[in-house]
Amino acid sequence: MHSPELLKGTLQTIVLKVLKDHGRMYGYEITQRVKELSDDRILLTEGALYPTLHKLEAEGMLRTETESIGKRVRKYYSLTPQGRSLVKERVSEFVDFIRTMGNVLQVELS
Amino acid sequence: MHSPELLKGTLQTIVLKVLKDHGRMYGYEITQRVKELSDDRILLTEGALYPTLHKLEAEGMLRTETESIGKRVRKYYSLTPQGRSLVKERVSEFVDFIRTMGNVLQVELS
DNA sequence: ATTAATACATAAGTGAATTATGTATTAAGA
DNA sequence: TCTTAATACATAATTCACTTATGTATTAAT
Repeated sequence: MHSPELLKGTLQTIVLKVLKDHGRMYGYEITQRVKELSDDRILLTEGALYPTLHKLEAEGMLRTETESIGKRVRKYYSLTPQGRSLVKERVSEFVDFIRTMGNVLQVELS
Repeated sequence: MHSPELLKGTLQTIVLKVLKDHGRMYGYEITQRVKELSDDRILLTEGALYPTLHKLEAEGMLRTETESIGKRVRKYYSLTPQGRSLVKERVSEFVDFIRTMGNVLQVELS
């Protein structure tokens, strides 16, 4: 894990982009996918993830379908058209931020 | 300005690295340098900067010399040897974070 | 003269996160 | 078979790095 401070403000971006790349996913699946993609460096906590999903849904960025797997319930999330726009915005915002930080810190990224 | 959320957790890194690259600087000068390097995208607020400088000084990462310019007082900060180690750590931590985010978001940084 | 820029400092408030807690099902291991 | 770990959701309490607001004072610009 990195200093978790750096992660602040990136949660929505991560969730949205992973949903865009992978399609329909449920909450727990998102945490696992991010853990995998980040090589165990980013571990999303439930206390942050679920409220974020609820918020994005309330804002019309995500829609949900509930599915029953045996007796267990899963809530699948997917992007709405609005959500699709938001991903682009958030990702390019992040890339721009990184570019700026590269200038300020005088480091080569990648 | 970017979404200021992304900036969270980067303040110490920015201050330390700018001090490393430019040497001895005073607070206001740091804000101006960062503003310049970031092409007006990162505007450090005093309410964040000064407490951070005080904290880093208290931890032995920075030392200060006070200088009088006319009737005005400037507090110059510079890195201690400990501070010099911390810069390296913070910057490589940041670079590592960016690399991870690149993987998660599937974007090319640079 | 008045305003903007320079230069410091600190207290109050915010908000996105962590931590803690709760419920429940399913799989694994002793 | 019993217990623990993993799966799967949810929300309340707390934290803490930041923003906003406020304060003092000097110097430059209009």
